[in-house]
Amino acid sequence: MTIAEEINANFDKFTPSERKLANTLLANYPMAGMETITDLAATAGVSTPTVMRTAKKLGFNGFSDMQNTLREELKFTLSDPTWKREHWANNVPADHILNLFTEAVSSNLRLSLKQLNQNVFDDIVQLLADENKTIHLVGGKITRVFAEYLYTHLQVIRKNVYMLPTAPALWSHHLLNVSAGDILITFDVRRYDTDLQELAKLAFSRGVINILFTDQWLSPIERYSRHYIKSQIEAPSAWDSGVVILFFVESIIAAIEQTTRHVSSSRIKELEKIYDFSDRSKRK
Amino acid sequence: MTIAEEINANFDKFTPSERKLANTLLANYPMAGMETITDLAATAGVSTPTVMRTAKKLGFNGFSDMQNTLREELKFTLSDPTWKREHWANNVPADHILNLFTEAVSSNLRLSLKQLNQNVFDDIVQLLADENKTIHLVGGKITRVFAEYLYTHLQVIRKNVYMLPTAPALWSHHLLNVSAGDILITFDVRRYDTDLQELAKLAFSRGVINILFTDQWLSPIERYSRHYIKSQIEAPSAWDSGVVILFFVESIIAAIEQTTRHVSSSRIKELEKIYDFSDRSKRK
DNA sequence: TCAAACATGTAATAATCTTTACAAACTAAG
DNA sequence: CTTAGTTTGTAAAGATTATTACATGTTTGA
Repeated sequence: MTIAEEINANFDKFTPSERKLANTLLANYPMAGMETITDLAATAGVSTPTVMRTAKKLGFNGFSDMQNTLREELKFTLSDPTWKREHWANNVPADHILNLFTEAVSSNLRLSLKQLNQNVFDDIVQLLADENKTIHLVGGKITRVFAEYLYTHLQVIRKNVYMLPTAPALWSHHLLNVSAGDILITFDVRRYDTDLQELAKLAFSRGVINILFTDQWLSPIERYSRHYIKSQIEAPSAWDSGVVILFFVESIIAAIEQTTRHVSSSRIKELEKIYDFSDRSKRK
Repeated sequence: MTIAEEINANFDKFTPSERKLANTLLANYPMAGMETITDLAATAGVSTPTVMRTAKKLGFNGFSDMQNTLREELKFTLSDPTWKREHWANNVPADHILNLFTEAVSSNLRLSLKQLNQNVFDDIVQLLADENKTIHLVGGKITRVFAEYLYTHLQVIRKNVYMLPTAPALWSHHLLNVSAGDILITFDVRRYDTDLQELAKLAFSRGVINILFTDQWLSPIERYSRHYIKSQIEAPSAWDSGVVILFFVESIIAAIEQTTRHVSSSRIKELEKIYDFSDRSKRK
């Protein structure tokens, strides 16, 4: 029950001065209550003790107590993520690329989330968290960096993670190291790569579990995949946006880390020693 | 001009403690500033005088003065109610990592956009669109992929773009190819890389224009940079989120493409021929 | 390596605010 | 018209908060 509701419920128990105060508070709720007791009293045209008594009548220990509650209330209201959604970038014209891009990305993310099946996500996380399964990663010309990003993080969390070389010509060689039950994570978005497709097909025929990151039009590799994650990638640009793809990659990393915390935390410490990762991290 | 904007405009003039405070304030804006100076200081993990000094640096007579202004601002903002609810992922529990991550990323994006100065963005775009300026790119262990992503796209749009090798040991060699007036784009987030810092410093002393992509705590490279773009990177994870960084990278790519369309479109066609980029893209 | 400049916290002081005690003013009942 | 009960404000005490002075620690550049 908010303070405003509380005031209304008790309004008839108030004395004339208290009603003056209550009206002032409600008229400019809740900001009127953010001022000092003196200012609020002055605004309402009553004395400070009247404010004090009203606060106590409402069940608070005093004005400070009421103000704190009021502040928490306001904080909660403002924390609504959709609150100032409308005002994106500051002082930037609505047709500036920054605003257009923000709109696009925001809508891409929303749509992609709506289309994602939670079980698929959780399944993928479980598969990747299993250290008995060897993981191989590969990506297309543009999407390769997402594979690398996932690779870099997975390597910290667990063992048996391998990145395929950049040049497609070398992939067949690498396939010799891949055995049934392994996982192949592929990134493929429109302008789908035929080399990638052949690789996935071959891997599939050898009993490899394919996991695919693709776009809303689905790479043909989908046919050979156990699971795929579909991201909206349209942007007001000559190129597509990989923001949502990265979002899912990071979410998966976080989820894996969550399920394997006991294992990975010691591993991280070890790695930090090796890489001299943390020595200058104290400054934060 | 709001206090949030004022803070952003002066962010690089702040000392480390002041930045801690500024980030706290911006992260929970403006409610963090509604508490007492003591509480705010405690939340930010700094001392009360630091809050005092920051308020004065922003041009106020003291904390009270700033708080009053903040309250007026909030009063004004609250008079414009644009709040409605929105749901994220479908049928997914609120505490599922997907929802947590979405919340974080969404808030990161919002905050980062608020803190970005449009002129800085436009300046960077103009610099990178100038084909007479040679561009070099480099990144840290994790952020290297963003440099590569930008590299891949810039290469399509324009000439004279180079990626520095992965190993820091080779950077000094590469510096021989760098001359005054060139642009060095660096990606550096917390656990700031000392090798990167030395590189940027050296480049700066040779007259290179440094452009920095960093996080809310600002890499020390900021001192040597003509411009920097600050992204919020906090995530409910053992690792940071690069989503906002990628967002800015893509926005810049789109903006450059927009300003150089006449030049780049022919270049793209040429490249597509070379790379056999488009032949299978018809299926869309 | 050292000195100067800078950054930052501790602690005392000043200012302000909240709370309480009390008295004046008002109201209602006999 | 008086008196008990109620309402309300004044003013002082008490508590909290903001501000400042100063000392210590840290960085920077010669």
